[in-house]
Amino acid sequence: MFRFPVSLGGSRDETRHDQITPLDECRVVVGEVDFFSDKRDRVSRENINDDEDDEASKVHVKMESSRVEDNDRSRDVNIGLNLLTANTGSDESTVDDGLSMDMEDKRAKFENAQLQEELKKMKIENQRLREMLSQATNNFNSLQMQLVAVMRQQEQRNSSQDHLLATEGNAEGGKRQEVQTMVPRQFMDLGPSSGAAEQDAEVSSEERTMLRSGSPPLLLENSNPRESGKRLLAREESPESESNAWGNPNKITDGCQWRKYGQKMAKGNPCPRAYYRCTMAGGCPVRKQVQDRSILITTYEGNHNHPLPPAAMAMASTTTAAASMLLSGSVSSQDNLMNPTNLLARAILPCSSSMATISASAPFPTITLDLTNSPNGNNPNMTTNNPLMQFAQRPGFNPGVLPQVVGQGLYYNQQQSKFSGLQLPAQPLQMAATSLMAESVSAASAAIGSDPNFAAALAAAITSIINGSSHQNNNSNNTNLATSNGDNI
DNA sequence: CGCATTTGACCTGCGC
DNA sequence: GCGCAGGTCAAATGCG
Repeated sequence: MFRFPVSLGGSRDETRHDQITPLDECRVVVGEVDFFSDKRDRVSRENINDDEDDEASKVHVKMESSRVEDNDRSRDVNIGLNLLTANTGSDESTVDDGLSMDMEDKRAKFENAQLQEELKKMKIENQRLREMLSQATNNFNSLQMQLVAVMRQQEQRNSSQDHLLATEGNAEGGKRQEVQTMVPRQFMDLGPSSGAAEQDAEVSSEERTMLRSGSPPLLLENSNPRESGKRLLAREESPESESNAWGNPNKITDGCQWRKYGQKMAKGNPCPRAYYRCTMAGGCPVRKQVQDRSILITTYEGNHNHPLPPAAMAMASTTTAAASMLLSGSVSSQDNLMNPTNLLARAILPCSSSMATISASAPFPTITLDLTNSPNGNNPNMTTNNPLMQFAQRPGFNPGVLPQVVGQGLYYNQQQSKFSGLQLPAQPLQMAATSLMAESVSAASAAIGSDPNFAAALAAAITSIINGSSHQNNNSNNTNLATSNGDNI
């Protein structure tokens, strides 16, 4: 039996045993542990004791045993029965294969631990991101709810003073009630614009216009302008409501009442530019220009000499908030959306509040540049009522930044050298900057309106941004350039 | 009939 | 100074 393995094969051990020399014995005893020999020795002791080769094995085992005894007898026993486990973790191991496996095992365990650690970190990070997302969503919802509440409050407060609403009579009382329940509706009504000036007559009553300008519902109603329009239609029982706010820029699309006083064909622009004057109060100097085609461009200029209706306030608030978000890239969940100052302070554009209105509400991306607030802030009502106004008057804001930003887009269009060539000082006087902005906005309006492709591209870009951040609109107090894509929807 | 829109004329600013 | 373009005015028109 002993020879059996030898004849089979010739393993190095057997060969060595066959040719063992005194030198080899020493080497084996000191430098190696021949467990196979040990095992074989036990077998031979149990079965065959007269084999010559067993002597060598016996010697070998004995010497090894004596060596081990010097260190650890119990370990000696374990080594004989369990190769791997006996040597694992032992610095005294002298078996090459065992050592490499041990190292391999150690490395594997280490890597495993590392991976688990990494996984744990990723889980933590993932949870943190989820919390941030949840917080941002909550903030957004909270903002919207508060906006609705504020609008309702102000509408109730102003309803008795609002001569426009007062003219509606008792018969409209029910509808007025409905208005309050539909507060955030305006942005949903932003249907495709198609000939701003030509579709004026669709809103026949002030009540209806107020209804339309009602407010920004965005999340509260269907995002499909047509569907929402039909829904509104059903409530109002009027076929005219098929048209939307954007189709009636002269009316109350932004919460104010406007009267068209002129229309002009702009050079290089296939679509006419309409001029509107605020008629909510006698002598109100605020005017706006509307250029409509694939993109509706609205430019406001001047200061209202009367309190703004809730819808206008709401629009201003939402547009400004959205603008700040857009311009600042992203907003941390820590940010308080109800604090425009905080928000805007984080914005890339220090002046975002002063001019911004990138309204990407639902399917209609809108850029609004509001020039209605003078640099001096000579409208106490606006200033005190609208936090946006307050921010607009903060020192250090740079009204020239937005036109520069927009100007880059227009430069791409290569149709407005005037705009692309615009250069503004780093800290211009607000008056000068506002003037420049107005010019820039005009140029931008012409450029955007004159190029359907660019308009579509701009709309798509804005929509993309908005969709990605789930944010809505903005406004500002200084300049309101609104562009809304009406072709794509 | 009253109000809002339309539209042509006029005014103003800017560039050449 | 002239021409052009943008902006405004106001009479005409349409609609409820």
